[in-house]
Amino acid sequence: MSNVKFGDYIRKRREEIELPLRKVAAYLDIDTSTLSKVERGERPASPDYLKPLSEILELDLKEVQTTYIADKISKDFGGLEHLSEGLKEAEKQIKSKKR
Amino acid sequence: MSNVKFGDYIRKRREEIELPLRKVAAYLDIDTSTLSKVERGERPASPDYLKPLSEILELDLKEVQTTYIADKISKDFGGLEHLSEGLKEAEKQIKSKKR
DNA sequence: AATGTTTTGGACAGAAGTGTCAAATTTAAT
DNA sequence: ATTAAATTTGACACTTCTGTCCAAAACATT
Repeated sequence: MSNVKFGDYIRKRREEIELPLRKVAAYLDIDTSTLSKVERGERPASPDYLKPLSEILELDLKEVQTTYIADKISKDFGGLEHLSEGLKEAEKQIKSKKR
Repeated sequence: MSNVKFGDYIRKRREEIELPLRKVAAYLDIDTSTLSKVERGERPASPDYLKPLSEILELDLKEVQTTYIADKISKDFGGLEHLSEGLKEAEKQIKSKKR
């Protein structure tokens, strides 16, 4: 079962490669405290963090973004009934926009 | 049939059945001004509006929600590169959660 | 146990979001 | 052309969000 929380995802990886919050936060140009909160899900991650996170944690950017989006959507739209259909529709629109 | 702005969608319908903002707003228990802004996309719709909107505008709730979600997602995540994949992943998670 | 390092907690400030009110504008009807 | 109704605009208050600062707590090392 997936449903990986974004915070858990980056914390796990950060510990894996043994970087302190301090280092990662500095790289993202934010306070240690902020990153700590993001990792524990106390605050949401800003999209601005994604690219630098993927770099310093040596993660695929696409995977980072995917995890971020999935997590945020389930938070933002969790309560809605016809979410699945809404997402499919959104996908369509995005694809058609791309061209 | 895609990329419908939520505001346009409900305004079109409201005019179709010839209800003034005043009536609809009253039914939603919000100010006329607020609804006007929502219709013109100046402000986002609150999820609380969806149900009553579907009722007074005689629209399928599912369609209303779908349009709302699609619009909101393109606003919220418009800039992200791997959005399509993220949405697919989110869908998976939601489906698995449902059971 | 003492020191140093990492992590967390909470108060705070500034920004952004949400809706209201009242006045101004636009549109429709007489 | 007046009047009335509908709609839009902008200022305002209130709340929520976002990140910082710095002190406290937890953890590790010697």
